[in-house]
Amino acid sequence: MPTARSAARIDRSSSPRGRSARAATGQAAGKPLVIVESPAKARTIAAMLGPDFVVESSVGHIRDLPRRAEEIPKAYKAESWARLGVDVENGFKPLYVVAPEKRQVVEKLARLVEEASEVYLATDEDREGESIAWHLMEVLHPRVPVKRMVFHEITPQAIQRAVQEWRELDRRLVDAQEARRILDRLYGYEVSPVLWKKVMPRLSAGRVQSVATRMIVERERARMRFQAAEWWDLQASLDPGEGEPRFEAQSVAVDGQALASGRDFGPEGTLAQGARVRVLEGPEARSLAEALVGRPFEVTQVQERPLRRSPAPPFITSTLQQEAARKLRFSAQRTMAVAQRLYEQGWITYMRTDSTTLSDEALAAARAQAAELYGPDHVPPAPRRYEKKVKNAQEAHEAIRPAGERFRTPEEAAASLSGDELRLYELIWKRTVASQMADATGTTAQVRLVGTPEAGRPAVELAASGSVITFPGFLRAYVEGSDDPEADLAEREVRLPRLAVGDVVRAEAVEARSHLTQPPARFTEASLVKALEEQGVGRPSTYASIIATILDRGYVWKKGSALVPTFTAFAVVGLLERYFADLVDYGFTAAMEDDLDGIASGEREALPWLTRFYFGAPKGQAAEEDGAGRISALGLRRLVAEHLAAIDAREINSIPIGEDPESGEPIVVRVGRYGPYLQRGEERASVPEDLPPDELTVERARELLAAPSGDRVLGEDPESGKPVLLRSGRFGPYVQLGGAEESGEKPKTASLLASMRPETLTLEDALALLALPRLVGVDPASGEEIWAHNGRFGPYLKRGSETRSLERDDQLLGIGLEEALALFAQPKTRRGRQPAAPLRELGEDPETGQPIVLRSGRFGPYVTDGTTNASLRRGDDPETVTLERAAELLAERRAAGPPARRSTRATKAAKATKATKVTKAAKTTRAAGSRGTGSTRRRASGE
DNA sequence: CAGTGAGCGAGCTTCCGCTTGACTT
Repeated sequence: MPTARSAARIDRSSSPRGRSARAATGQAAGKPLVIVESPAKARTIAAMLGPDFVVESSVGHIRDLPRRAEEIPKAYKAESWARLGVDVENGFKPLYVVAPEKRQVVEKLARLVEEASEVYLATDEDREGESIAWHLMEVLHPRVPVKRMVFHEITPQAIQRAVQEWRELDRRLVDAQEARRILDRLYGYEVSPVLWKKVMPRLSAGRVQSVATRMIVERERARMRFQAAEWWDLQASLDPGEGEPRFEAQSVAVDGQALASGRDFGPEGTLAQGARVRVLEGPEARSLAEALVGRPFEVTQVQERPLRRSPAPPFITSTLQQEAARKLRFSAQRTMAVAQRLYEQGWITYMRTDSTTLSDEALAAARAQAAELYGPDHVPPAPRRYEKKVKNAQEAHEAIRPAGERFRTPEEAAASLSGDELRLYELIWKRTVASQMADATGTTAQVRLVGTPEAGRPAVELAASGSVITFPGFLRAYVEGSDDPEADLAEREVRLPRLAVGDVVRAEAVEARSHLTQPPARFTEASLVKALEEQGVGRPSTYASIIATILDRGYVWKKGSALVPTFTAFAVVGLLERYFADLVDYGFTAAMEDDLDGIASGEREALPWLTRFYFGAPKGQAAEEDGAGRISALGLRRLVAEHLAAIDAREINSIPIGEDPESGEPIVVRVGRYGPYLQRGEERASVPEDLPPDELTVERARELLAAPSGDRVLGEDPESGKPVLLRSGRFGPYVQLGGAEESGEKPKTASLLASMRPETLTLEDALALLALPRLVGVDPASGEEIWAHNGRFGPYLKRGSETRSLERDDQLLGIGLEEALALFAQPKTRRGRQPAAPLRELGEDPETGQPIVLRSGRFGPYVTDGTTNASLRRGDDPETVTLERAAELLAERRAAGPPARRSTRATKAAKATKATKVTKAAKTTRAAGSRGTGSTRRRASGE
């Protein structure tokens, strides 16, 4: 912290080549070192700067907050805030670490800095880039002059200019980045644990992913609310005569009253209130269609308008992903991977950008190419410049375009590129060239016609529209794709015959067409990226990974290209909306960006901003002043603590589906450990994994409850003739003798053994299971029976009130009396029975002299010296772990102290979890409906 | 989500944004 400002000071007196600095430090003559972010960029710039410069890359950020417990330095492990990586009690000071995979990069840079005459920090000119530059300074602390160098386009002129026009590091921009980073960490690492405790372990929440998930869930909810409605219209094929071609027209009004069409139905699928339209129904439509065939229609109106369309701006990351999805059917990830290869091979400019700006070089190249290929008349007199339209754009780069001062055409590219790369390059090339071409012009025509069936019946008004492009302009190079196929059709050129008011045409054929209103479409990767960008959520470098994250967490799955939310997502979004509404507000990021701009411009400071977010607004200060009302009133920390006590997990994990129309009982989906299941009173049924939530209607739920889909009939019990079913339950798969509907007696059930798989289970296996418990024999000493049971913890023997666990599944069916007696003869402890042989003996601990062995335990492999045990960590391989490593782990474990005295906080949390589980279990067995109160839970967890 | 009896090495999961690695034959 203290060195930040002074280290960032830049020696203005030194010449660009740093001669004076060398003299001052007495260093050998070296070359200036330029550090950029990307290796590919380093290569390009190195070529432009020539041999007098050394150019190297940082490969992105070099330091960050520790990601996992493993990355927290030992010295900080005991700190109360270590888990967050931010000392929230002391000015939100971040703990930065160099990630293991970045060590090599940092070492290399450090070597180069030592040899350099001066250092140019040439990372991107945005918050993140400025921050990377600052971290480089902090980590490398060069003893030679340091200059901040910036450029927004990679052309020889721009680079040369940037070398001359360097500036100082902007600490405020760095502060803004750091504030952003800390807020995201606090949000993610405070809220995710709430989900672990209330919904499922390993889930996550974050400023970006939670909003993305919420959008997808809200869309699904809208689909669930949607009521499909039917409407009809007429399509007439009209013959103008005199050899002119026929044309098509659609009904728009009957008897002077406008007819409803798709767009008159709102998002709920119902007609907007007060809509003055009439819904044409089937019988009337059919009767009209029939009666209109062969009838004359008179042209009542002809409207011609000039048509002008302009090209779309050049690609930025989000639009590239959208168009590659529409036109090439690429996923966001595939698009970015292909673009990365094109960029690295020098075909295109940088692919992670939010700027539509083209460099002068690019403007000239695009215009020259357009003129050459399509003629000078297809290029406007002045270059087109596109205004920034992206919310929170940082605009550190150019738009995505073909690289170089002369674009290589797709034909030229085909010599070296193929497949995905060629296709994406062609897309980028077309879009770039088209963006500098002239508008397309033409005319559109709207024609109205009126005709009547036989006398006494109402008049029917038809409409036809056509459009003619007279000058294609940019359309010759590129047409933007659309998510809406109907809109796409409408874009097509349609020619109408020359018509004038008063002309009469004849209806050759009239068809009555039925339409169903469609629910709002699910998000695709491309439309989600578009929606996120519109809200300013996420950055070009993260769009693809946001989708990967929500897929990975099990919030969303892909059905074709559609993103379908899971019921887990419903539970999580429901929790967040209800208890952390401000955090999942769609405007949260935009408000945050405004604040960060304030920090970057010096209007506000990061510390009070973070304090307010985390600890709440100072007393007396109106909390509603900023967007995050409730958060700022209480502060995130207290909010989380409060909610941990108050949130009823059972309620959060219940998603209401509706009421059973027969019994009036509510039907809910509950998110359980084994996935979602339906519940109606005491009845339960699994929800198929591939069932989209909007298809789980009350009717469908009733069907599933009537015949739980997970069930499989294995066969018939030869003795009783009853069916043997394979089912899935709370404790995993089990078999059942007899159907559930058999009145009165409870059907006999038995869990599968650990070694059995439901997919391959046979009737024989099932019958053997149902025959359990098995009488092994009678103890000759006491006369007591010995039974083999299959229990919660696996197979075991029971003699009176005594039990012994069995080692293997097959003993359950095969163990004899003698062997059983031998087991009972041994004491009950695991050690007494048959201590599993150690996996490996590692040798003697150099510190204590105790032998260390590697064992396999419940939680995986661990090492022990007989008194202290330590689990292997991530990255430790049981096959190859050394004595030294084992001794180190044990020493760490001993240093942490005995379990009772260690981290009171963690222990308390563990106890609380246990207590909660007990209450939960008790609650479940109690009559349904008597929900635990907050005070009960508090007592339980306060224990 | 069915219902069936232990005692015992805990420690970790998670955020958003920058950027590409890759120990061998």
